[in-house]
Amino acid sequence: MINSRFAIAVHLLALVQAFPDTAQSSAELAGSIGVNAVVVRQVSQQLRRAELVATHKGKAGLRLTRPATQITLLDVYQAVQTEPRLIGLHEHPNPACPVGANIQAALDSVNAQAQLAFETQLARQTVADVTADVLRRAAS
Amino acid sequence: MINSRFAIAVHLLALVQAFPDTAQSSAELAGSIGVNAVVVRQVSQQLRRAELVATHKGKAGLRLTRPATQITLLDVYQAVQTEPRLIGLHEHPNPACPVGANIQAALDSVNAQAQLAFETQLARQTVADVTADVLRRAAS
DNA sequence: CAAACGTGTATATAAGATTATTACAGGTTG
DNA sequence: CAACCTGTAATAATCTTATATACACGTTTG
Repeated sequence: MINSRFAIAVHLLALVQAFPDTAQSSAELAGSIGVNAVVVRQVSQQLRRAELVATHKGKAGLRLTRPATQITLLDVYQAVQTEPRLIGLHEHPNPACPVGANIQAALDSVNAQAQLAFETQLARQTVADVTADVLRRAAS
Repeated sequence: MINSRFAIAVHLLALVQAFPDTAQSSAELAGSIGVNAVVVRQVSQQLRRAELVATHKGKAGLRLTRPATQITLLDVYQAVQTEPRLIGLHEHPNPACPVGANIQAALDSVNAQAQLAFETQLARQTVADVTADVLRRAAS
């Protein structure tokens, strides 16, 4: 399972988009997300390094660097994901066995295809889509 | 990242298919896979419960219950996967916030779509494809 | 300028998941 | 029956993830 930082990042971006005129501090964001404020600041930094948001030291609030309709969930995923592969390998296959010597290369190919399908689907959805979905649910 | 049991299961099945006439004990399989024999027996059990292989208590060796061309990697994935979702959620969003109250439902939808794409791609490949790929690499 | 508040970041710690290892009851085989 | 095997529990070692504490330093406002 992919760790919760992706979910936290999406939640964070939805808050920023939903309340664009309110500078929300990490403590306030943490209150809605339900995690420690330090975690919010760490995720904010990952988003900033990916140039999805701008932050300013000492000042509360994040700003999207481009419209939410142009930030895909793949952008967010790649911003927070440290682990490059989706399917984990076992580490010590026996190189003296013809299967053991080549299974990792074969699994790499399997992973590349499955991961591409996964990421392509994420690229089809934007932060704006998620925010709209959340607000639609909130209204009904 | 998905844990290594899927990779171990695929390795195991490739060994069974590649050497169909040799009854391989869990210790021998463990030698090629590079993990403890108990892990091999645990994965074997998961594959048996999913009815992908037949085993017999006290007797070495696994047998595929159907041709490897009819065992997809999705079958294998679902046999060993205990965690049903691919994208993890954060656990305590604030229900008093309109975003916090609805983010999980929105992320569930995101997960369902991405996971479907991932699983559909796994369903397109079979154990036989992987074994053939491994043996092709071993020959060249 | 000083007090209050904020970010960015390191470090420590706790909690949880994963893997390895040991152990053993009981089936199988020659 | 002796040697080997599976199925399974239990424990321990290891890795990952999340939380908490702390603080240097930027910002704002009276």
